[in-house]
Amino acid sequence: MRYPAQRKVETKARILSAASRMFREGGAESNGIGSIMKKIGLTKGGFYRHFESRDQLYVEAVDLAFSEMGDRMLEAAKRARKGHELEAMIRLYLSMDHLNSPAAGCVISTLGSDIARQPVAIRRQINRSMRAYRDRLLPYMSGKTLEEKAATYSLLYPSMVGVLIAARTLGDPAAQETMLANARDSFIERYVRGTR
Amino acid sequence: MRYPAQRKVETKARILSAASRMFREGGAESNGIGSIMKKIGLTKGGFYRHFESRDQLYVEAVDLAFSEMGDRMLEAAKRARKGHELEAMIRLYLSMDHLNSPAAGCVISTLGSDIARQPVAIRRQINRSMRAYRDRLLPYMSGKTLEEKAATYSLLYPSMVGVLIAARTLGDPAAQETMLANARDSFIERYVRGTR
DNA sequence: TGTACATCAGTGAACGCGCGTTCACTGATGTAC
DNA sequence: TGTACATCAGTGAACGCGCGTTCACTGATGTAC
Repeated sequence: MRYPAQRKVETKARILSAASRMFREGGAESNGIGSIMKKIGLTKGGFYRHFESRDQLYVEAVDLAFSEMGDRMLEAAKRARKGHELEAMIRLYLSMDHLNSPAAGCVISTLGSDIARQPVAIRRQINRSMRAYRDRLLPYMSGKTLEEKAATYSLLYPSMVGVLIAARTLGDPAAQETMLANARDSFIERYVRGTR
Repeated sequence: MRYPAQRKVETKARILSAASRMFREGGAESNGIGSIMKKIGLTKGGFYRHFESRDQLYVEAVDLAFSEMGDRMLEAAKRARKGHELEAMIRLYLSMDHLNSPAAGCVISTLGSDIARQPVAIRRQINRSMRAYRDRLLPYMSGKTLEEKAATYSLLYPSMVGVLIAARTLGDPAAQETMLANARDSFIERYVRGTR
C-alpha cells in the first residue's frame, strides 16, 4: 500500500536510529538487517527501499552516532561554568554513565576496531564524519591556535577512547570506576589545568 | 585413524595460533571455526576434540595474543639501551609496523570493544590474561613504587590503545603516521622524560 | 618378537538457524482528469 | 467535486551461503598378551 508522504523520511530515520544504537550496543556484525527492521516493527524486505546496501547503512549509522555524541558533548560544555567546558566534556566521556550506555555513546569506543577493518573507501567516508565531530569539539580544546587545539584533540580524544574501552573490558565495576576516576583526574590536570 | 602421541598438543597449538591471528586480523565474528580449521588444513568437525566451545577458543586465543605481544614488548625493552626501555616499548607500540600488522599485535587494539561486549564470566577470564600481561610490563613503567608504576601503566597503556585504534580508522597512511608520531613524542616526553 | 585389539584425532555429512539481497505482490494514498 | 488510475513503502517468500555443534565412522598407532 501507499503511505502518506513524509512517512518515508521518518522510516529511514527510525532505521538509522535503531541501527546506530544496536551497532554500538552489540557490535555491527551481531545486528543483522532483519533484527534492526524487526526492532522498529517492519520486515527486512523493506530495508532496500531506504538503503542501497548494508554498507551504506553502516556508514550512515556511524555518522548519526557521531552527530548525536557531538550534541551531548556540546550540551555538557554549554552547561558548564565558563572556563570549565573541556573539563565537563572529559567528565562526561569518562563517566560510568557513558561506560554503561554504549548504545548512546562514543562510536569509536564501540566500533573503532571494526571501522579500522573496513576497506579504505568506507573508512574515507567515515573519516568525514570524524572530522565534522572533531571540528565541533575543537573550540573547547586548550591551545592558542587552531593547530594547538587540533594537537590537543588528537591526543586527548584517542586517549579517552582507549581508557573507556579498557575500563569496559574489566569484569569488576569498582575497578572500572577506579580506572575512569584516575584517568579523569589525570587528563583534567594535564589537558585543562596544565595548560593555563 | 590414530595419530602419533604428542600430535594432539601440536594441533591444539596450531588451532590457537591461527585463531588468535585471524581474530585480531579480521575480528572474532568474521572468522568461524570452519575457516580457522581450514587455515591449518583440517576440517571443522575435528575442532571439538580440542575445545569445548567457540567461547573457550576465544578466551584461549586472546590469552595467547597477550602472551605473544608481551614477548615482543619485553624483547624491545631488552634490546634498548639502559634507561630507554619504556621509550622502546612506546616506539614499538606506536609504530606503523604495529599499525599495519594487527594479526601479530596488541589484542586490545583489535578486539577490545568486542571483549567489552562479552558476558562478565568471559571478561573475568580474560582479565586474568590482562593482569599477567600488565605484570610483565610493570617493571619498565616509571614510578618509584609498584603503585606508581601501576598508575602509569593504567594511563599509558589504554592511551596507546586508543591512539592506535584512532590511527587505524584513518584512510590516509600519512595522517596515520602523523598521529602516531605526535603521540610517540608526547607520551615519551610525558611518561619517560617527564618523570626523571 | 609377533599378533590381536582398543584407542581416539580427524572426517564429512547433517541439524536448525540467521545472514544479505532479490522480487512479485499488495493496497491506501496522491494525482490527473 | 467525483472518479479512475498510477505510485511505491512495505510484505513475505525465496536464493545461496556460512554459522556452531553433533555424531557415526575411519584406520594407523600404541598396548597387552
